[in-house]
Amino acid sequence: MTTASVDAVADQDRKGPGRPRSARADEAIIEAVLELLSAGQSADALSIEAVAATAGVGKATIYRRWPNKEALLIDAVTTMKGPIPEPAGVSVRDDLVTLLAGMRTKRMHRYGKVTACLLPELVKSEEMHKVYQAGVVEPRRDVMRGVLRRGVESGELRADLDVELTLLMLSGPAIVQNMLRWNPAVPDEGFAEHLVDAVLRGARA
Amino acid sequence: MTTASVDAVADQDRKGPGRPRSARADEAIIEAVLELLSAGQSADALSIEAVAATAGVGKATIYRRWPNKEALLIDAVTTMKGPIPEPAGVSVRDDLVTLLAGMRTKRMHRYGKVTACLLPELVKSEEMHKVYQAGVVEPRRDVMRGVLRRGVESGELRADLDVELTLLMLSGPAIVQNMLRWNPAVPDEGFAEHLVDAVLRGARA
Amino acid sequence: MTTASVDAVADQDRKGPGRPRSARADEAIIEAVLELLSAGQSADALSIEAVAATAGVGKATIYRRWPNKEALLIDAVTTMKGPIPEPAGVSVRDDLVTLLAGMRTKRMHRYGKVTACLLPELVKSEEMHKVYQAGVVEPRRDVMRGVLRRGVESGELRADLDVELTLLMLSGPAIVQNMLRWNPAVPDEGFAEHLVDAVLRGARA
Amino acid sequence: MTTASVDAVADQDRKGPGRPRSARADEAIIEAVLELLSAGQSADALSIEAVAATAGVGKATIYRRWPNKEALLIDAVTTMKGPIPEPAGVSVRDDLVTLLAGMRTKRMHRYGKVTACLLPELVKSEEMHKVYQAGVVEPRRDVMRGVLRRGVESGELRADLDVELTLLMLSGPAIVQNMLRWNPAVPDEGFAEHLVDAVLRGARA
DNA sequence: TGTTAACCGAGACGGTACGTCACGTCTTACA
DNA sequence: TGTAAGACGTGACGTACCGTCTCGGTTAACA
Repeated sequence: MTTASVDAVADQDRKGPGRPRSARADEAIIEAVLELLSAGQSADALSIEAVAATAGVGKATIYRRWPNKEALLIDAVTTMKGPIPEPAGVSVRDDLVTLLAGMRTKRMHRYGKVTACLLPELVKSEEMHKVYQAGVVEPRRDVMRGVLRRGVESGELRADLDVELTLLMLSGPAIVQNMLRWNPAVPDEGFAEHLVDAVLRGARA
Repeated sequence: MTTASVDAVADQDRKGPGRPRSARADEAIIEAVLELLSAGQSADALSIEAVAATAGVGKATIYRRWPNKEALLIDAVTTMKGPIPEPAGVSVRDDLVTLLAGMRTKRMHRYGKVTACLLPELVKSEEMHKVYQAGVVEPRRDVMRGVLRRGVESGELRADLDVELTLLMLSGPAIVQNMLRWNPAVPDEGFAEHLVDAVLRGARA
Repeated sequence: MTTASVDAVADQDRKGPGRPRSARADEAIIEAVLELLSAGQSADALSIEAVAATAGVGKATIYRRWPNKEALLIDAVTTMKGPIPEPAGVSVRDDLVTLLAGMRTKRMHRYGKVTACLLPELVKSEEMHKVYQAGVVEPRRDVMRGVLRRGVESGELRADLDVELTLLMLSGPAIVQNMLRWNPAVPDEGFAEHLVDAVLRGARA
Repeated sequence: MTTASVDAVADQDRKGPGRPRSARADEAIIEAVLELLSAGQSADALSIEAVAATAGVGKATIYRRWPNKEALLIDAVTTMKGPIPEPAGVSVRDDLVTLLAGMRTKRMHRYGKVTACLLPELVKSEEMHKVYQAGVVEPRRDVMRGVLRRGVESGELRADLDVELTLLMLSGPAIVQNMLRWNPAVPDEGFAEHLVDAVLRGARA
C-alpha cells in the first residue's frame, strides 16, 4: 500500500521530462534534520534513516538530493543560521561587536555542536570544504570584510592593516571559544566586546 | 600469529592475582592507530575492528583499556604530538612564534585531520572535553601563558593585559587556519610571525 | 528519443476518444523480456525497470497492460513457445515422440529456466495458475489427448486406458527431467523415445 | 543494550578459538522459517529480515550460516520433510504406493509451495542443484531404487527394466501433480495407487 | 476544427529488503 | 585473571526495485 502524495511542486529548474521533485519533501527533510538535532544530543548520531522516518519520506528521496549526510547537514546548518545580519554602519567597533555577537544568538544554541560534527567531513573532503566556505563562511566573512575596509577608508583603522589576517583574528577566537569552549578561563559575558577591543587596539590608525 | 606470546609485563600497579596486562599490547594498539591514521585517508573511518586486527589483538583487549574510540584517539594524538617545545626565553615575540610554529610541523601533517575527527566527541561529551583539555591543551597553553606572564612582568607587555584572552587570540586563529584552512586568503608562509606581530601590536606596553 | 513517434495502432477494441495504445510498445516490451531472459542468467532477477529501459518504454506503459511481472512472463513464454506442433497421425508412438521431443527444441534452451521462475507464482496465485493452464498447458495437452484418444478408438491402445493419467505419465517425467534435470542418471539422448515406449508398454491393447 | 545470551553450545566441529556458534540460534532460525512459511501465503516473499526478527536473531547470524535465502530454504525443507519412510518390503506395489503417498502427507501440506519457490534457484545455480539433489532427492530416490532393484531380483519385475527411467516415471507425475496441480482432471484420491499400477503394468515380468 | 480524453516517455514518490559493516558485549580455550 | 578469536544482537549504511503518481507532450476519435 503506497501513499499517493498530493504534492508535486518543482523546487529546482529542471527542463527534462518526468515528475518534478516535491518541494514539500525538501522542507520536510530539512525540518526533520533540525528537529532531530534539537531533540537528540549528539549530531553525528543523526542517521539518514531517522531523518527519512521523521520526515515521512523514503531514503531514496534524500539520497536523490544530497550525496551524503554531511552535505545534508550543511544545508540544514545554512538554513539554521538564517539571514546574515547587516551591520548598522555606526562605527567599526559596534559593527564588529554586532557581527560577532550574532554568532552566539539563542537560536544557535546548538549551532556549535552541529558545526563541530561537520568538521571531520570538511577536513576530509576538499569538495565539501569548498561548498561550506562558499555557502556559509564566505558570505558572512564578506560582511565583516566590508566593515574593516570601510574602517580603513574612513581612516578609523590603520591604512596598512592586513584585513584578511584581522578577519581571522576576530573569527578564529570566536569559533574555538563558542564552538569548542577552548579556554574555560575566558568568560562568555562580554566576550565579543573584549575581543573586538583587543583586536582594534592594534588596528587603529 | 595465533597464540599469545611471551609478553606479560604489567604496565599498571595491580596487586590481585591473574595474568597482568601486557605492555606490548598497549604499544601495539597505539601503534596500530597511528599506522591506520597514516595509511587511511579519513580518520573517523578508523574502526576498532581494524585497530584490533592490525595490532594483532582482540577487541576486548582494547575495550578493557579505553572506554571508546575517541578516548583511544586522544591517547594516540597525545603520543603523536610528542613533547612540548620549551621556548628559549629570548624575547616574547620569538617565544610565541616558536610555539605557534610548532603547531605546524611536518610530522603533524595529519594532526589537523585527526583532531577534527575528535571534535564531535569533545563537544558531545563533557568528560571527554575535560580529558582532552587537561591532557593535551592545557599543558601547551601553560607554556604560552608563562611566556605572556613573563612578558608582563618584564614590562615588555602591557600591565593590564588580559592574558587568557590573548592566549585565545593566538591559538584560535592558528587552530582554525592550520586545522580547518579557514581563510584561504591568508598565506601559510610566515603565518606565525604575522599573527604574533598583529597580536603584540595591541599588547605591548 | 524523447517524443512519441508515429505509432498509434490500437491493439484492443476501444470506442471512446483518446489516443489508442501503441502496438509497437507491446512488441517492444515482449521483445525486451525475451532479450533480457536470453542475456541475463537468472530469470527472476528480471526487473520491470530493466524491461522498461530495454524496451525504451515507461514503466506505466507496462503496468497498464500487465498486472504484474509474472503475467508478463507468461505472455512472453507463450510467445516463446511458438505454435503447437501438429502430429502427423502415422502411429500413436511416433506422434507422442514428436510431441515430447518438441519440448526439447533448441529454441527452448532457456524455456526451462524461465518456466521454473514462473512456478512460484503459479503455485501462489490461483488466478495465475488458471491463466497458465488455459493459455499454455491445456492447448498442448489437448493435442496429446487427441493422439491418445485416437489410439484407443483405433484399438492400438487398451480400451480402459486412463487417458488423463497417461497424459501425466508422459508430461510429468518430461517436465521434471527437461526443466529440472531431476534424475541425472537418465540420458537426454533418446529420452522421448524411451519414455514413450515405457509408457506404451503398459498401455497397448 | 545487548542481550547477553546464555546459550553457547557448539553445533559444528570447530577447533579454533573464539565463541562457538549457538545451536539455539540454528534451531530458532529454521523454526522461524517454517513458521513464516506456515503463516504467510507466499514463500518467496519470505525475507531474511522477517526470519531474523521472528527468530530473535541478527541478520548477520543468518548470513554467517547460509550464503543466501535459498540455501536456508533447502535446509528448512529438508527438516520439514523429516525422516525417509522405510518400506515394509511386502510387495513392490505396496512399497511404491507407500513411498509415493508419503509425498502427500498432511504435514507436507505446504511442501509443494515451498519447493516450488526453491525451483528457480535450483535451475539457476548448479551448486544449489547439487546440494538439493544430494541432500533431499537422492536419499529418497535411493530407497525407491532399492525397491525396484529387489523387484527385479525377485523376478517380480522384468529383468531388463530401466530402473532409472522407471524412477522418473514414478516421481515425475507425482511431483508435477502434487506440487503444481498439473492435470486438474486427475483426482487426488487414490492417485498413488493408480500411478503405481499403471507404471507396473508395463514393468512386470 | 477544435475539444477532449487516453496515451506516451520519463522520472520522483513512499516503501521494503537487500547484503555488508561496525558497534560493544559475551563466551570459549589457552596461558 | 588476561588474551586472541570470534559469535552474538543491534542498527545504519547505500542500492535496487517495487508499484503508484505526476509531469509535459502527442495523437486520434468525437463534436
